[in-house]
Amino acid sequence: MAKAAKFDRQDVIDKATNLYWRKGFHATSMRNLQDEIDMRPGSIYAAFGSKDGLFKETLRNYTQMGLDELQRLVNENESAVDTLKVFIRSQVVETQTDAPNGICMLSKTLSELTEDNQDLIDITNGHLNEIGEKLCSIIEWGQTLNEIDKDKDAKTLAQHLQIQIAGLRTFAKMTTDKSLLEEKVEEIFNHYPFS
Amino acid sequence: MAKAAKFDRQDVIDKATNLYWRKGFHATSMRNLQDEIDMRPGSIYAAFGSKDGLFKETLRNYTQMGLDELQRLVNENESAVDTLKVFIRSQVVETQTDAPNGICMLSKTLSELTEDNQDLIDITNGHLNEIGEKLCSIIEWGQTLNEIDKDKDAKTLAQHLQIQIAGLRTFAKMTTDKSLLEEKVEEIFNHYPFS
DNA sequence: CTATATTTTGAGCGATCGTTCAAATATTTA
DNA sequence: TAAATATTTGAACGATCGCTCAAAATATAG
Repeated sequence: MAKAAKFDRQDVIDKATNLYWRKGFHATSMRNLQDEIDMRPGSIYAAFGSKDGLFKETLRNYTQMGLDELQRLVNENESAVDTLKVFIRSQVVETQTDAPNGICMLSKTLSELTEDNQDLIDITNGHLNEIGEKLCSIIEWGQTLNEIDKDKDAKTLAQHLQIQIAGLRTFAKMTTDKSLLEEKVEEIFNHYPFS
Repeated sequence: MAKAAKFDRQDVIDKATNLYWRKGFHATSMRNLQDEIDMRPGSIYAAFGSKDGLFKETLRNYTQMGLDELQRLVNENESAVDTLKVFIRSQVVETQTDAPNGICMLSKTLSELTEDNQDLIDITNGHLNEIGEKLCSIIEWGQTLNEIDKDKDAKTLAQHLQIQIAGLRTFAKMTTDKSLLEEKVEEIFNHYPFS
């Protein structure tokens, strides 16, 4: 036995997630990260291997936060549509001001990176698909509750939601009007393909 | 009188636009630009002032291309809805593979930048609003043609379109299925708020 | 306390960043 | 052709990039 690492790994990953989410992969330097997580380069590289390696951990962390929030909302709500509505409101309206970045970290990453980092793109797409599958399962739950038309394809509806979320989070960069965003979230479920 | 500049300014801006659009502001280095546009640093700085200055010119160029394409489609079509549909299809489906980047350069810029470049953010938002106003005018044209419900607010409909475009272009990074994208573009106009 | 095992530190590597500017080159006018 | 007025060139600046590694610090086992 010998010395155990002093730093709190989850705390470090959380802080790195917030910085990467806010500034993006390229604009975040290792020195920025050193300051943010209060570790010296040697420790960071011993723990995470590289800038890419740490980024991959933050992508996973970010995705897990979303999946966990979805599961929490499923547990707390008796309505699938309410669950989805609350989730989308938090993703679109609350993150506009209360998160490191209004844009989804995964969308932002897909938008930023090129084939020079194909591995990161592939990982990011995998994570977006995971979230899509979770949304899909909630939609299927709504179908069993008769809140959502059983004739509709759940996967297609989940795609629709992810498109609306991405569109609205981009739109949230163009306006400061939160009530307008609220309205547009509400409208998703008041019209086709949900009503 | 004296020596006139040899380079074709519009050609240089076009090439710079493509590179910035593909790689983003931060990941595009001045040396990348030097190679792409075949100019030496001194000439670039004499002509454009700085990396930011050249980027601003490319943002304007990109926006003007969009506005010009919209006007061209207006001239060529007798239907406002067809005009919008063709435009959105080109923005969502064709750019997925045939453009430097599937994501709108303006959305990508808003997604990438932080308050460290607030001036670029403001300019980008201004340009997105210009495009929104152009879409709005086409929607109003469609209302006079009785293609679009006159009771609907044209500006709100234009916002809806920009949200759908942003959402679909993000979704286009998650799938390679062009016919799926085509479907989803078509659906925009087959349902609320357009039908 | 000593020996062992592991982590932490931070100076510094070579590469690249955005940018500058004196010198070289090219074009026009007289 | 000579003088005047531009543009073009590219070496090089200081700063920062991602990253390495020998040395110092620290915790545990015996």
